[in-house]
Parts: sequence; structure tokens; C-alpha cells
Amino acid sequence: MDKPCDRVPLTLLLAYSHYIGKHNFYRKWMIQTMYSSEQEYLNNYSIHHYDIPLLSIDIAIFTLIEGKLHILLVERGDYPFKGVWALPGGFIDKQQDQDLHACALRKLTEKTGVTAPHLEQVETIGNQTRDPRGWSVTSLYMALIPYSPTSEFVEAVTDARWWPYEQALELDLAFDHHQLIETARARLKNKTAYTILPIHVLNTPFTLTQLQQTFEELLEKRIEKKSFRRRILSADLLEEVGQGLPEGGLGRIAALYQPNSNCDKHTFVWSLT
Amino acid sequence: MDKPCDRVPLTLLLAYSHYIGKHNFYRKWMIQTMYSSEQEYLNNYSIHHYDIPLLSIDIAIFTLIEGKLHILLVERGDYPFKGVWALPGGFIDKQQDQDLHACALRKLTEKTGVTAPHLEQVETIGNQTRDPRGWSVTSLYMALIPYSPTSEFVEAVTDARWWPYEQALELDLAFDHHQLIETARARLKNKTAYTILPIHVLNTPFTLTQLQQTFEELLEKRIEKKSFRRRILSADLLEEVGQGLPEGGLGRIAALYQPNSNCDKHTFVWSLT
DNA sequence: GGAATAGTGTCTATAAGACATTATACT
DNA sequence: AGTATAATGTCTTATAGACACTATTCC
Repeated sequence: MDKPCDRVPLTLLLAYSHYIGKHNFYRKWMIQTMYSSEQEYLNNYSIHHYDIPLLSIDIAIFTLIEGKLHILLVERGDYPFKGVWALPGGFIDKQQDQDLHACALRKLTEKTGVTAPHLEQVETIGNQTRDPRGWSVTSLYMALIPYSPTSEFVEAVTDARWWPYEQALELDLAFDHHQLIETARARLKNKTAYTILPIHVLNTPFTLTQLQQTFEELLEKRIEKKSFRRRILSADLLEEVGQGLPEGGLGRIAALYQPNSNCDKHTFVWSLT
Repeated sequence: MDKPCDRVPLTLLLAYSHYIGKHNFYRKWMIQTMYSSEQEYLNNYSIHHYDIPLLSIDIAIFTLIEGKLHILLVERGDYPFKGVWALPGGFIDKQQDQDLHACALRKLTEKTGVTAPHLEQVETIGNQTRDPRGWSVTSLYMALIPYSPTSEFVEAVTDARWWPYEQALELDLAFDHHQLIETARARLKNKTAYTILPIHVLNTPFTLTQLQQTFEELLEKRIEKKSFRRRILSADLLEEVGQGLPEGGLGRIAALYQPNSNCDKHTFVWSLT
């Protein structure tokens, strides 16, 4: 075996001590122990000595177009499942991506141009059968973005397309992506019942009626108007920013709202059953 | 390049078509396309051509010992962090493990002997700095099991030990496991507010007072007796199975309960704020 | 009877559901 | 005036919280 000290990359050591952070015990432990056999272990470590599964990321990106839930799918350009519709996603780039979340954000931005969406991890699925290449794991993310018909970023990405959610279910999708989009949809519906999540698929400002219709679309259920308004206003998550008609332009002028500063923190607010 | 048909393992093809399942479109697509270039791609595919991150599983196993929350930790026998306390876990065995959940269950059973616990995925964490070996991903699971002082399986596993949760926080743990146990603890607390999850750390049968004390321990908060009993009984998740004194043996005899058949399905019940 | 714990009765406070009513815009 | 939509008033219903009270056990 080689001598330890002259072979460990400095960057690795720095990264390591960065993680260790404030745990002083470990600083000491690292200095005392690492430069003996632990160090040696790391020098000789190679990931390719192990039989590890594939790891990828997939993102269910939702938006609202004309009041209807849509999901972004891409037509796969490579094997396996070349030419088949699938969730956007792919592999981690160890150089570019700081962490899993950053990886998901990078892939989302590549497809949509959106840089500050709502992005959360839904579930990580791994088994022998989901990928023809063998044991494979994917970390499923869900993103919510507002739809902008003017800056048509998505249309410029030739392989990407918005599908009405129900239509997407009818497609034959790559891998287990049919299952994945149902999982993400279930999470979306669930959290809509007790958070203000749906706000992220709307462009600001919006009227309370628009917001309610969005909730109803995502919940697949009517909500009583008075109850909805009582709840959302008493939660103190919105601020009024003038008055206006949305687009149809009929009837009384409505108050316009946008999320206020509490909105980021208080994602969790209430339960609508 | 080699000819495709004589090189693809039959098992792979079977696993693949099993996944495809009822999607007939894909059966056809597979037959038409796979035996040309897709097939060729898979023949030449090797995971070692790619620079992929490490993937592991860690499990936060909770139980209740004398009314107090405990967590199972193991002393690491190998590098890195040899001799340091850590969550039980490890790598996927592509041969043994059907899927991620089965992998977590296997590792849990190895340490505790418990075969039917409550087991759920909490979150998957991946970044450059959490493991000295480089970019690494772990899928964090949480398990709840009842404690049995009689069959001392855990004590027989020499590297494993139950720690009172608060004490575990004081330890210096391997990798980012301090963070992981806090994440799992937060999930446990959260779900205790609106599910009957705590039932899984109790031995059956139990009294309502015991159950309430368990909720209070996991929520870190007093609950009003009448409210608790009203809720839990009206949810119809328990069945009465006789009467008895728990252990202290003082005061009036209490009704004993165990989970009924609804209990599996209706994990989600109510919200205690 | 006294201590300890199990279990109930009941009033109050809060918030959701139902639904009617008023308000404001355009034609 | 007529229509369409926004916003509110208010009664009912459901449930949680507070807390006093009764019930049953052992000594």
C-alpha cells in the first residue's frame, strides 16, 4: 500500500473538514486517526470496486394553463426509450451539482428557464425492474412554476412540451414514469389541502377567485367561497396590491393579491377536507 | 459491436417485460425496437462508464423504553469513521434486495430481529461533502418498533445499542448522521400530530393513558385527556381487548386496547395542534 | 376513608359549511 | 334595468380545550 499523506487530494480534505464543521471532537479525531489507517482506506477507495445501482433524478414540473393542470414532458433523445415521452431528468453531475436539490434545479432551469420555482423532493424509488439497464434508483422531485405564454422558453426547447395532466396519463411513458407522475400528483393534491402550495402555479398578482379556482383544480373538489376567503385572509399570507379585472373582464372589479413575506416560511397553514 | 440477440440475458428481458406490464404499446415497441439499436445500446452499457455517486441507506430506528424515546445506533466496524457511532445502514445488495424498501427492511431486521415494523422513507440526501469518499447519496428511512426487554435481540448484536434520543444528540456521530436523526425526529413529531403513528412503538395491548403518554413524549407537549380520548375512540382505529393494570398497578383498572383492522389503512387521521 | 388512576359531563371557543344578501362593474 | 362577478353577514354544525366531576381499584 502507498503512504497516505502524499496521495489524498487537498480538496477532498477541505470538503471533509467543511462538513465536520463545528464538531470539534471530529476535528481532533480526524487529525489523530485519519492520517493513519482511515487515510489509507480512503486512498485506496474506488467506487468502481463496488456493484452499485444507477442513480438518477426525475422532475414532475407542474403548471396551470388556462385553469388546467399541465405537466412538462420531454421526448427522450437517447437510449433507453429513445423517442418516448418521459419526465425531464437525468444523472448527477458531480462537478456541477453541489447537492441533489441543485441537480434538480439545474435540470428544471435547462428545460423551463425558471430559476426560482417551488421545488421539493417527493420520494426516492429504487428497484430491479424499473430500468432495463438494471437496478436503478431515481429521486423524484416536484416543481411548481407559473406559466408565461409570452416568454416561450419551453417551446424553444424542441424536445419539451406541456401536456394537460389527464392527457399525460394516457401516454405511454418511459420507465415507470407513469407511476412517478401519479405519485407526484398525489403529493400535490395532498399538500394543497393544508398548505398554500397552489400559489406557485399562478402569476402575480391574482384575485382570490383565481386562487380559489386553482385550489379547486388541484384538489379536484369544489370549495365554499366564504370558507376559502376567511381562511386564506386570516392566515395573513397575502397582501393586497390594487384592484383590477383578471382577463374575462366582466362584473365587479376584484382586489388583487400577491404572496407576502410570511408566505415562504408558513407553507403549512390549514386543512381543507 | 456484437450482434444483439445472442447477448442479452434472458432474465433482464423478463424483468423488463414484467415492468412494462399491462402497457401493450410497449410490448410491441419493445419487440420492434429493442432488438435493433436499443438492444445494442443495452448490450454495451456498463455502469462503470459513468461517474456516479455512492448510494447508501440509513435507518433511524425509534422505540419507547420506559416512556422515553430511544434510537438505535451502531458502532461502525469499518472505515470511514471506524469505531464511531452511526445510524444502521449500508449499501444496496443488488442480488438480495428487490427494492429500496426491502433493503431498509433487511438492514433493520439484521439489527433488531423485528420483521414487521412501521418503516417509511423520510428523505434522500446527497451532496459532495457528507462522505469523505466523495459525492454521496443516502436514502434515510425511519422505523418504529415496540421494545421488548425479554427477547434481547439488540443486546446480542454487539455493535448496536439503544440510546435515549437526547443523549444520542450529544454524541459525535459519523457522516452527517446528527443531521439525519434530527430530520427523522422532526418527521416523527410532525406525523404524530395527525396520524396514529406512535402506536407502533407500543407493545399491545395498551391503555389509553399509555397511548396518550406516548403521544405526549413524541410530540413533546401535553395533550388534554378528554380531547385525546374523544379523538382516538371516535376514529375507530382501536378495539378493546379486556381490562387490566399496565405495570405500576395502582388505581382503577383500565380498558386495554389494540389496533384494529382499520389501523393499517387509516394512518392519517387527525391534527393535534 | 384516603390515595391514585380511569373515565365522563358539559360549557366555551374556534372554525368550517351553507346560503342568502349586498356591492360594484359593464352593456 | 339586466347580467355577471366580488365581497360580506349570519346561522348552523363540528370539534377542540378547559375543567370539574364521578368511578373503581388498593391500602
